[in-house]
Amino acid sequence: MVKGSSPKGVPMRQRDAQRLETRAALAEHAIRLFSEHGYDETTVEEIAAAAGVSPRTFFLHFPSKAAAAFPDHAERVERFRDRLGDGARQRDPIGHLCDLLLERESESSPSRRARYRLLSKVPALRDEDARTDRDYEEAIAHFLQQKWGTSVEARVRSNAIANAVLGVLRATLIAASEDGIDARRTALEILHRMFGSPFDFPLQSMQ
Amino acid sequence: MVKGSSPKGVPMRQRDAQRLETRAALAEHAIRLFSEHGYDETTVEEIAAAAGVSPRTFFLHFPSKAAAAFPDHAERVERFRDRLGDGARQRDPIGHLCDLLLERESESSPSRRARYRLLSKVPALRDEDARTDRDYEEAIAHFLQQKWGTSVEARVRSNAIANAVLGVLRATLIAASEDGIDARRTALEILHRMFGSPFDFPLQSMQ
DNA sequence: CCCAGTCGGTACAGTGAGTGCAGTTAATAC
DNA sequence: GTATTAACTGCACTCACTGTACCGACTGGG
Repeated sequence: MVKGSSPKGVPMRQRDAQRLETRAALAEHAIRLFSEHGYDETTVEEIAAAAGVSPRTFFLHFPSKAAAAFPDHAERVERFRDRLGDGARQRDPIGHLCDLLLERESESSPSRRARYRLLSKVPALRDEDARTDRDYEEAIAHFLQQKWGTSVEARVRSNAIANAVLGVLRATLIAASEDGIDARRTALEILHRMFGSPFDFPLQSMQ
Repeated sequence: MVKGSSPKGVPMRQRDAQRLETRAALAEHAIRLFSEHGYDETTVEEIAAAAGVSPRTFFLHFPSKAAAAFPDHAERVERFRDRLGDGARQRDPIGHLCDLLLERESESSPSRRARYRLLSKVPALRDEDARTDRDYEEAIAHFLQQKWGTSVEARVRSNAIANAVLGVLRATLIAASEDGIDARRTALEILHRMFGSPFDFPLQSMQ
């Protein structure tokens, strides 16, 4: 990674670069140690030592031990929200949503595979995952309400779909073998049929 | 409570009665203290002292501080599962499901109101609530799969509905004012329409 | 009625996550 | 060059949770 500039070419201050580097190192070693020795067997002290910083510093970067396994959560949610918004004007919101979700699941950086393997067997990390899903849930519900309005009915339906979609993806994650992506794709297709155009809400019960 | 016998009239050993009493006292004081002083401000030591037992005993009854706010979870899930199974042969599974869920939400023992108020504002307890919901999710998915079979499609749909229903109820819980029950009733009616008979799955896309 | 085993609870010592606070050092702003 | 900011450190502390050895009261069988 080039230290002198951000991905967008804007010059990055040295302090910011330092901070990102430390954060990345902490996350990387955390996931590695969780994978190699197990989550419960790894202490924050060990993670900090591996990253070459003091234990106190760990908690300046992550609010909890578990959060270090999801270092890029904030950006991912923001990007997801943005891309959801980009498709706000199209006629098949559910299809758009499913496409984005599939894309999100497909990105496989080296460390993401390790994280998936961890998620399927460490309860504490599954809890953290469920917690992070709330942000996606909110984003999805908000997106659908832009389409459908804020009546009680629209809100319930938006919420139901957001929970259904994320819940199904979480379930396929837990049962994840290496065909995880395929399983997720077919699951999303089923969900699309289930909630999608032939069943699109305002056409059926309003207007 | 009569100490010499269980609700079913079967004589109860003194030790068992003692255990239940301690457990109930711990849960009661936990919820009270959480309500009066706040969750974070209450220590396990204080709860144990209020219940007249040692701190170590608390953890012989509950696996975590948060779990003390859901003392009857296991029985409730079991009863829910049983009653779901009782209606296994009827034609409107979603209606049956919604009825049971509404019933579950309606039971209001004195301490349940206090718990609801807590749930709506203490993140740690909402997390615990979400965790307990997994048992219901499993029960619902299992119930629907008995109706619909275990094809991929059936499993995805079952899972989707389980997550949708519980997610919506959780959302109305967070926003809970005193009209909580009404909000939940209308939400369940909407969900029933959304997933229910006109849309009952095997009729539409299989057979 | 007694003896052995069981079980609810206690005492104590320990681990480890997470926090508050008072520094230190180096980059940055002016 | 000086003042400020911000990443990081060190330390002391709280508190959730665990392992272990133990006590004393109930319980079930002879």
